[in-house]
Amino acid sequence: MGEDKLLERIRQFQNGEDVGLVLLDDTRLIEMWNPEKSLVYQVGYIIKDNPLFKNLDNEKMRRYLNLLHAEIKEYNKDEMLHRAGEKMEKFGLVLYGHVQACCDDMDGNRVIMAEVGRNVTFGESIHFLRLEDEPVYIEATEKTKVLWLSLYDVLANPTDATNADILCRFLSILSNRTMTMHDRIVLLSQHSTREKIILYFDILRRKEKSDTFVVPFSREALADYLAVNRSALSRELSKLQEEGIITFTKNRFTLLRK
Amino acid sequence: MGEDKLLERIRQFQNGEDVGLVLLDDTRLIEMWNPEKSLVYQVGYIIKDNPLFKNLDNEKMRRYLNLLHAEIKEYNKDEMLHRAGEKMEKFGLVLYGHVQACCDDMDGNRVIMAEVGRNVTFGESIHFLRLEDEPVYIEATEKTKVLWLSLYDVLANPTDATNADILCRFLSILSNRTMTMHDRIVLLSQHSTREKIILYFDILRRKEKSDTFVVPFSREALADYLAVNRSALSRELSKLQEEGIITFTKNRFTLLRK
DNA sequence: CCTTTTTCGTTGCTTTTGCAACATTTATAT
DNA sequence: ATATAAATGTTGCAAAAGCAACGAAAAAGG
Repeated sequence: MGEDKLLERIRQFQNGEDVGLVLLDDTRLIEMWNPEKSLVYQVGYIIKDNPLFKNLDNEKMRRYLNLLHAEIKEYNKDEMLHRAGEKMEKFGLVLYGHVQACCDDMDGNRVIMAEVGRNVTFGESIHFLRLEDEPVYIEATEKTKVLWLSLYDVLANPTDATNADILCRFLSILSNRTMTMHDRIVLLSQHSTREKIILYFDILRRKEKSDTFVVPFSREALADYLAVNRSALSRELSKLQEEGIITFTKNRFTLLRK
Repeated sequence: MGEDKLLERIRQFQNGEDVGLVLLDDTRLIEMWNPEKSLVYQVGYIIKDNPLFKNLDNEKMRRYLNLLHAEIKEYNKDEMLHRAGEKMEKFGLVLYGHVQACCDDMDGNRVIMAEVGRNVTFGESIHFLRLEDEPVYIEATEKTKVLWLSLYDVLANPTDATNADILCRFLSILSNRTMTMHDRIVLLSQHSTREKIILYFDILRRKEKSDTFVVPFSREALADYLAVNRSALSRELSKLQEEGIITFTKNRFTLLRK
């Protein structure tokens, strides 16, 4: 395979297309996926930026993925990754696509616990605590590929140097998770629909480092995420646009001023 | 010291009174607090039930507290334990009393991130991640005693058997923390004041395993916690009482039916 | 014990939100 | 391409929540 085609594939992969790729070093592919091999090393390029795998050479990456019983699965839009009440044998890392972790409250309303995009993990706590009967279910909101990882072997022997390192990385993931949940609590603590919208857009702006960003929700899902009525959300978005505070077409929004 | 007086002291201590106590085994004191000793082993009885110290004999408890640089401080009502923007050199564990972790949002409204009672930790993530410039501040809402612990030495040598054990325990704390934050998100996702009240009371009922429970907030703080207007909260509480769904005097509430 | 301050409940009024129904646009399937 | 379904925007009306002001009750301070 020529150098050009190789780089083209990397580009495609970065754009979220599934090109059946494999462990990479910083600039190029070093190994193609071989379906004969039982272990799946498809996705080194992306996860090199994940706190769980940061600053690992390829040899170590291999070892880590082995220890974590890495396994890749692909899901279609609206497909369930995990059902309420089931045990989470592994936790997930989104390679491309988006998933939502939801649960239904007492009145049957859907609560979106988390919206998970590329290179972000989910289900760590439920996996770690080996919880069953949790009301959380997880579904793909578009075509999605997930790297599934198990911590159980690592936990069984935590004094091993590699395992200890993995645990520290996992700890760091969990700590960061509580920080994003903090943000979510502040968001939901806003009293008006308008304040929730503005704060959420501000979070997206900081995340994307741009005044223009794509909201990863349908209007209905966004309403659920902000815990407001869908039509009230639509009304407020229209008002905000009238007042020249935001503009949007489809899910691409721009924050003009605050 | 006689057996009876000993047990009386244990009872007092369990009731939240500060009687200058110390490392205990399951049924009795085994060592009184000696202010001459530099290390503070005042509180074995309570923290024996904390996931961080569960199932440790006294010798191990000593070692763990040493490794974590345990230190005890006492605070009066309304005293600040930690100011926004400061580094958290240690994370805390409430021995008795209550603290609140708060931050102010864009509009200057106070958001209560967490309400922390006896034998519950706080500030783990900010401590672990060594974050500075976090907007969270922590204050005591009554007379409170806190055990401060540092993870830094433990993290410096994670392959040591004891340290690895501590890390796993810490991991378990963090995992459980994300679960309680889940509950908080579901709570804040309720659309009406009434739904928020009922769900919160239901959470307290399950926690206390009793239809009667004490709400650890003033009315104003409870309104902040539920992200509703204070007078709207008062109005709704009165309505719920009229309708025979709850009764209350001061902060002691009873859930009569749902 | 009395005074001062804070907390809590109440109420009228205004604004916001929820709800439901419908129109319009966009996406999906055949 | 066309039909069908789904998502989104719009609007009137009813319900709920926010706001502000006030008085009663409770707590704090001397």
